[in-house]
Amino acid sequence: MSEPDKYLPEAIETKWCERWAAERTNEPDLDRAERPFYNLMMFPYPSAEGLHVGNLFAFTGADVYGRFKRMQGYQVFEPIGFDAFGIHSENFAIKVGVHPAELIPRNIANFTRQLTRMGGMFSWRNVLSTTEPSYYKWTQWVFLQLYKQGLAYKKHGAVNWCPSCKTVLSNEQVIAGACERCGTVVEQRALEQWYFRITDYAERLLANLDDPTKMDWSDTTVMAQKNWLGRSHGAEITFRASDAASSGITVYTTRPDTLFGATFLVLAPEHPLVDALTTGAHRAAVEAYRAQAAAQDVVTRKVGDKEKTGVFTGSTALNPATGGQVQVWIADYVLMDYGTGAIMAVPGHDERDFAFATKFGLPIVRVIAGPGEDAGTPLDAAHTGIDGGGRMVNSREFDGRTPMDTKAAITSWLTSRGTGKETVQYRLYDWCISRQRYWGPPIPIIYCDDCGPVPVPEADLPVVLPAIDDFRPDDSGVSPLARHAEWYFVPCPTCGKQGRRETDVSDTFLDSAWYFLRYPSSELTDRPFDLARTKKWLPVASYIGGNEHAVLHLLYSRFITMVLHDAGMLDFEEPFRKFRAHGLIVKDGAKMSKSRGNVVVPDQYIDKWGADTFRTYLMFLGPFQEGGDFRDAGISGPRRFLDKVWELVIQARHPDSFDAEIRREVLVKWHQVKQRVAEEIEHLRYNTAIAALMELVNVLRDQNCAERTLVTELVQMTAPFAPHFAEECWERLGHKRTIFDSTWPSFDPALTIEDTITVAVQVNGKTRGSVVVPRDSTEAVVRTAAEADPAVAKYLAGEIKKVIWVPGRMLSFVVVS
RNA sequence: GCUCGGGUGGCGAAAUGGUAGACGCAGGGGACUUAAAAUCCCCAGGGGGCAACCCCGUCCCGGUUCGAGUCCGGGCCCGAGUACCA
Repeated sequence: MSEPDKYLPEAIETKWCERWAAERTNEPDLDRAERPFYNLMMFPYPSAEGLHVGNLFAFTGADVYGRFKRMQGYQVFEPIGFDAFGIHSENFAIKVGVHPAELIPRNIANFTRQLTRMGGMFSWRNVLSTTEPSYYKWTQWVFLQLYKQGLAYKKHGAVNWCPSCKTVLSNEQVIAGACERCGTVVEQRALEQWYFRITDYAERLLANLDDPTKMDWSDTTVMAQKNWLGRSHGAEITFRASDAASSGITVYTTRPDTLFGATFLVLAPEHPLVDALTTGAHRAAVEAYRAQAAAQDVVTRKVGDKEKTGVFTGSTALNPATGGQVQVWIADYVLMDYGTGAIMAVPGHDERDFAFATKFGLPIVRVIAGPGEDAGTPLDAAHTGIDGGGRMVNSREFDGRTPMDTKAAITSWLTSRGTGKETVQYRLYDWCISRQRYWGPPIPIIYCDDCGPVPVPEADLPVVLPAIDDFRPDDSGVSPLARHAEWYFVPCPTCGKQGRRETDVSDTFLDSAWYFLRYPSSELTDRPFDLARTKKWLPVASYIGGNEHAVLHLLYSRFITMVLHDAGMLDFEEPFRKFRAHGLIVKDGAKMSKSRGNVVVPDQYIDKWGADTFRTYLMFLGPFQEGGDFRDAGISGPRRFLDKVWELVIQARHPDSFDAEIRREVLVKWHQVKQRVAEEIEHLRYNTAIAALMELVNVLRDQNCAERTLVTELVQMTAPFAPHFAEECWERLGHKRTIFDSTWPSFDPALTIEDTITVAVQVNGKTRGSVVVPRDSTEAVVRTAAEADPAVAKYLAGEIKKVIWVPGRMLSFVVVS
């Protein structure tokens, strides 16, 4: 028996998924759209487990926004794709013994099913996967553009190496210095790696973050990027070596003010001057220390809070301020890839230097004295911080000045003497993009004995990743691709002699650093992105994603966009006009992951409650930008809400006379809710938007008011959250075209104002009552009413010293008894 | 350690410096039912009082204000990011 008036989520959702697909409802005309709105969300990595609740939360939140924008009259392009290359897929494939080329399509099919089922407004015509040759052809092309501009280069870089698995490991695969798979202690190996010169762009990447005409981003994300770029302001200072034969040692410091307290120098073990500085008696110890530092894995070397180690080189240098001799040491706490790879150690005012000096018995000099201290007060710990109210001591003519002043003064003093200069440093380092792995786009370079490295001509792209069965990494230190002679040997594009292909593949982050450029042009095979379409749709109007990508993905995308902009291919240099980070959905206080065994799969909930209820529930849980712990406890609430809306739709009727039938109170509530819901959705405060809709529904039911216009607009406002449901209601209300091409309900500001207002009355700051008065009542009217209220009057016994009137809200008496 | 969030009923959460707890879940009481489910109505921060009402209450301590969950200073706890960056 069928019940046509019953809300049956499953049937409705299936019906509308099919209809949207058949009628291409979600595919905007990319060439002719007049009010384009590019609504982007971070494309997923298609794992074998499928979408989890956290993914669904993120996608739903972005989808709600896209649907809302569409109803505001924009042509919304909401594409989706799959970030399917990379070490995750490869490792999983190795583990289960199935080739990634077989595994990934299977996972993508499952993801596609889930994404369709959740009711995302995805333009499936433009779907892409980074593993398709038609996509990575252009990833390789992007590499070549950087290469052409001299922004891609090769140098030796340290990688983690597992001597047991005989393979390169990513930093995430090294747990406490050991291989995550076999537990063997990981070593450092120097391999030739490809790098992108992102450091050239550090300044622009930083400056644009503060330019509201280019970027409107979540504060948390901006902050994370700034920290990552790590701009610091200081000076390079050259210490002359005591031995006239050797040249000076240049250090970088952010604290030139403490120069008088610099009692020794420390060089990174890899520093090129170490050889020249090492004297005979110390050579053996220095060599041993350097060897030991070189053997450490990349992760442990950089992890802080370690016992300090180091050795003396035997040389000394001259402190340019004091003229005194200072010893030159090497230690692994100084990193070659930051600053100049050498520091002046100021143990009195730097914790690390203090620990080092204490351990090795080096002198500690105080140069800043805080309140109640003087030049002779002993230091039992480093006194860091430049603006703690301290004054300079033991610093000759600078004594008595503030460290802040002194920093500038010493810098210019050094500059005038030619022994130093003001500099700016960034913590950012160049992006290592090569991977000695299989599952990625081959880097399009051919090595020729005569011509050197030659880029693959763009006409020859893509360099197809060959389908090989033995894709496991081996102990050679090079990619498995090197074992395939038929692929490896290739004629040199320049001279035609036999050359060899680059066997490294590129980093997954390169795949995702430009995908948003590809979406609008994804069906075009002869260009990476069409100029006209790019001009129409980009930069991205709204990008929503997780803050775990606040740094790498978002920074790399900005960098690639800037490079293409500089090459004259894009007319914007920031790809994402607006970025909002959604919150993280955790389970039992921890991020969902298979290893923790706390992954919540959405399918069971959709089976039981329907996608619309589940979407609404996820958005109602709490603030979208905060996330939270997933529980399914309250899911019946949103379902009951949809049931109530459904009932109103079934009962919807035409009034004889609109104003006569609907009481003023309902009308005001209705307009208030329309105003509020639009505002809340615009700011991604979905939980309160839904709460407002629930209030409206409750009022309509209490007043037994199923007026047709009103119910229709209510349905429209639920549409972003419960799209299938809303379509069905919309159709039942007699509409033919999709609800998402209808216009978002507008409100009348005049009708959001109530006839009467409730004014709180306080006496000496404590609320003692309230009065209900006409909307525009003056202070005098309210005061008279308040004084007549016995609940208030009894507190007004003394002298009324003052009355504070907050129009329309509150009246406060200040009484002295 | 540093940077950024956050601490409000039994629970998820609301609250331009102006009646704290909207909305929802769970709970209690009632209606309908042979019964249950579903649905509907009512109650619901804690304490006191027959009641009208009163007192206390947003992590802790202090401050600004007629008035502080909200602003300022100090502290505690939780979460995220980052990590020897000189």
